[in-house]
Amino acid sequence: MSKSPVLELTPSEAVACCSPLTRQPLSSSEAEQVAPILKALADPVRLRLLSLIASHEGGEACVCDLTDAFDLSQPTISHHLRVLHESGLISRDKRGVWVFYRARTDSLASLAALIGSPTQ
Amino acid sequence: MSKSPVLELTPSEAVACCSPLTRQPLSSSEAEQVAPILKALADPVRLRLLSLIASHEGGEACVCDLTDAFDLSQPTISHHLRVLHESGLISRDKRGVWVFYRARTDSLASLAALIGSPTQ
DNA sequence: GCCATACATCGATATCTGTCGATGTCTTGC
DNA sequence: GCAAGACATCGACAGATATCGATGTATGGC
Repeated sequence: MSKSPVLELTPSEAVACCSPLTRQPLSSSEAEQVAPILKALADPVRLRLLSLIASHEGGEACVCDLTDAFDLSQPTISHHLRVLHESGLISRDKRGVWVFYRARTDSLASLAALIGSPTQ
Repeated sequence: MSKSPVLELTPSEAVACCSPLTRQPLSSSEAEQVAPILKALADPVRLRLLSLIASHEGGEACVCDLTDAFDLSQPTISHHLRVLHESGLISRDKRGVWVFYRARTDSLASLAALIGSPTQ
């Protein structure tokens, strides 16, 4: 009972439902949906990873491109990428021996819209 | 050496310096500045607190307005408000026996701008 | 001055999380 | 098929954090 056949929605896709933070009180369940995504972002290593991936040539980067930028072990980088991926902030694409990650700008935009309501 | 006489900047005010995540790689020190602010937001209770405060009548709320909305002790609510305040996401204003908190929409806007670069 | 009320701080504790080395899995080239 | 390389998973452990009850501090009313 790990994989349900119904609509698969990453956490950050589900965020698009919520109206901006400052508009009306976030419900308890909405807050529990949003918090894990922010938690995924709320780490200096993951922030840099996401930024590196997004600003990398072609908008994507393989793990080997990323590990060099940090003084951290490969499993640790892999762990952080997993957290970002599970929260829906980056997408995975395995091509041959390499795995390419890409920032999901739609998710980031939804998150931004939720936090900083446009002049309201 | 706890309080310096120079310009006092809350963490979230300092964020305004950084260019959007996806624009160029975040530096290590920038990431270490931003992460704590996101970490302050990345909790379901604090998300609801901030949302409650921001959408409350007059844009502000006292602690007594907030504690009732949660099944948590008063010290716990006080702790979360402290975290939000220290990260610069809400402001404090003591009036008589009450302490009023207000969402700092400028900080939220900066954070949003950093995460979701406007169509770029 | 004293008491009630609103809020903050403290100390303790259980849980979560970032990190590592070791190991597993999969793909490619020979 | 086998060895090498790219990446993921596992188990362990140290440090961070959410929560509580108890207690401290400040304000206002009597």
